[in-house]
Amino acid sequence: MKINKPRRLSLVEQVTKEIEQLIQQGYWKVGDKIPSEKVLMEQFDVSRNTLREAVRALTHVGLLETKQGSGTIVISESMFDLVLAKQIEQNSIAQILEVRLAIEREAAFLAAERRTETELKEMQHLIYQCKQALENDDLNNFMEADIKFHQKVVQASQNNLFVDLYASLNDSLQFSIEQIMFYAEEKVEENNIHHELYQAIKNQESEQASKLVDIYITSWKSLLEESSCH
Amino acid sequence: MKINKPRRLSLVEQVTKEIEQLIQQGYWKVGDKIPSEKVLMEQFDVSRNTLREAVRALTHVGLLETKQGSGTIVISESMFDLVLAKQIEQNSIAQILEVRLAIEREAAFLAAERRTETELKEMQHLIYQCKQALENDDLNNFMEADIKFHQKVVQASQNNLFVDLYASLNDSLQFSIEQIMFYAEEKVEENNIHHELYQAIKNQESEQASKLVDIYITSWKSLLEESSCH
DNA sequence: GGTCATTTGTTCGTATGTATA
DNA sequence: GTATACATACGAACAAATGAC
Repeated sequence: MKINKPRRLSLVEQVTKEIEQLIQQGYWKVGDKIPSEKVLMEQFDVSRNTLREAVRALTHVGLLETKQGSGTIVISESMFDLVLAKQIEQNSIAQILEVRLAIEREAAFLAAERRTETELKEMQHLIYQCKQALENDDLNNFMEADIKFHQKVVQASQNNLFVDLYASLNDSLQFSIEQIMFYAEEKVEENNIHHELYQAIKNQESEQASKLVDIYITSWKSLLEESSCH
Repeated sequence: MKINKPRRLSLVEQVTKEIEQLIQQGYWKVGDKIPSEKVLMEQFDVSRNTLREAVRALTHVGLLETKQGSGTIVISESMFDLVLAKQIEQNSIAQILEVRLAIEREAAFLAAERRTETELKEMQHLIYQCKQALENDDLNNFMEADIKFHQKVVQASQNNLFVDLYASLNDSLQFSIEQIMFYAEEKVEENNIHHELYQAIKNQESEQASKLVDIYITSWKSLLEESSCH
């Protein structure tokens, strides 16, 4: 889909884009209060109405939130997450897991071909964190490291689209994974898959990496089905 | 008990939401021209500036397009396509193909398990259309039927998220596929994959369906690499 | 509790440019 | 060319919410 854009950007569009970039570049971070309309008017050298329309556009898509008498704060740094999350909400957990499997399996395959030494070291460290959290029976820390490990695998595919899609899916899945974890007793087996997957990626065994992810997510899926029977 | 402030929706937000709903409910369809600002001002009982801010918010996200001296037309009914397309634009064709492979392969696997009789018949018809288009050397019709066939396969997975993601990816890929097609001489081979894939899905051979999609897209990918060398 | 400056919300008016009929 | 309708931008005014003193 190619969007027509022969005309030059309007003032509002320019300001909107600039603010969007300032947010994405981290100049204004999530939770921050951005300057008042008065200050921004001078900074961008536009009228109040022009500035307000730009801010309004960004509040509508969910990047900003305005509070009368108080100010305007940043509530998200990318529209992609928001829209995808909204779309994902309409689907069942089982369907999301199917998409997650599709993405993570292919990403693991590519990661085995393209991973860097740095990424391998980071994976190893995350596996260690998982192990330690398990020994301390600290489920929260385990889940955090677990998710980070899988994100690292996807990142090692060197494909930004995989990374973005996977991140958005994961956000939506996280709460549901907690539920599933409740029924999961065989945590050690999970940890073994971590190490096996790491070995496959390290040794550049693409097919093996794919297969391991398949096993990993299929086990989640069956856990989900069991838990829904109760 | 502290009750959250019932932050009432601003006038602009109300109007924005109403227009958005009218579009999504199909009251105003894609391509339609919506009433003039004057009419809408009366209909929603708001000032011109308020209405304009609402329209502006929707043009910014890409649902509406305003044309000077003419009016405002609806150009899309969901933000999802637009945002995803924007995200995809930032990635290379090779990366998009990798995501497409991930989605279509898994979808084919599931389609083999879940396809309905109706979907099988529709696939058969689309294969016939592809064949006919090839005999008439009609590339445009071939591509149209080809895309529809693969969409039908994804649809047969009975997973809406796959369908949505695949549709958005396809829109972005379509123009690039045309380029690749230019270098593709072995069209007959393509058609054979159609029929083989259909047979696998019909006979519920999931693994075989996956494998065929893999072969299919890998061949696209190598064509792409060849063409980029010229 | 009340006052007051600040900040955003809402509306109107004006001016100029541009595309369409 | 003219008239109409929309696009774009600026300025001003008052309302309403907030926070600090």
